[in-house]
Amino acid sequence: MSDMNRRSMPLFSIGIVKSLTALTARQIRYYEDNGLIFPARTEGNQRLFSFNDVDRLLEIKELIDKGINLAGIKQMLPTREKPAAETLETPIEPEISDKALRQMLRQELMDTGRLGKASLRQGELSRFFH
Amino acid sequence: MSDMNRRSMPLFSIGIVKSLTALTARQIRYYEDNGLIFPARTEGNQRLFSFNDVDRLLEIKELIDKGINLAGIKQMLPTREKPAAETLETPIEPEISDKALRQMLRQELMDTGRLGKASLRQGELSRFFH
DNA sequence: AACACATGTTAGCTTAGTTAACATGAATTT
DNA sequence: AAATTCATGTTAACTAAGCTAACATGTGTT
Repeated sequence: MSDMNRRSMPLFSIGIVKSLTALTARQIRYYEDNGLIFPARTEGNQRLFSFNDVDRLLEIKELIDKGINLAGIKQMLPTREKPAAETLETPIEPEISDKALRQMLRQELMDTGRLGKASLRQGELSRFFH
Repeated sequence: MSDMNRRSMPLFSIGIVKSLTALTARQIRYYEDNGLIFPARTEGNQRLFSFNDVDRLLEIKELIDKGINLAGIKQMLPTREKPAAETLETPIEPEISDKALRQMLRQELMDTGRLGKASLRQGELSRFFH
């Protein structure tokens, strides 16, 4: 019953995640090697991160900054993402039209950005634009 | 006064956008060639799409499905993204600590997924996992 | 029949991401 | 103090993903 939603959808390449977190690729991969994070993979084996993953990396970063080592962080951050499994439990999914799926997805995306939070000031996110 | 927010942040590679929209890369590039969409670019010239861009592509897709041609679509969809410019109007940005920026960004990301919408059922999004 | 439109396909090239190995400075252990 | 471990940097060799440009094609238009 994988509760799939937009927070766990693998969307971001490692390059984007580097920008979003200000971590190096080396760090991100190392955290994965050490079981702190479990990004999905593309067919070609490239990492694909979800919002949850990015969020988790930011938490890791904060704890690192506080001087906590990876073992400690691993304790503190409960494994929200399962390290392995599923792949097997794939019940026959009910069909849905592509159009309906598009509509749902579009709605999801629309929601993502509706909240009236103060927008980041110009210049501060310049690292995201090359 | 670019009102920069998470909806206009360039985050997605064309591969992801293909999955999200069920358009082909050829189609997406063609729509760009014809002035319907203006994705950002990485340093290395690869396209990077924002939520706004994805949303716009879904709108384009719907209109295409209705038999409207690109010229018509171009009329109907107001150019929300400016085809060029800015780059010049870059006032000296006030400083902000990296940590504060992280915190803000993290908050933005946290919000993205807070709404209690029904989650998509398993299997329907399987194309997003390879 | 000729043309335009929207998309497919292919080729050649560049950018981005992969693992694995070795390097290193700061802590920790022996 | 020497050896070890931790977290990260750097590099090399390779693969995947993305780029533009060119040519192909089916459908619709003039």
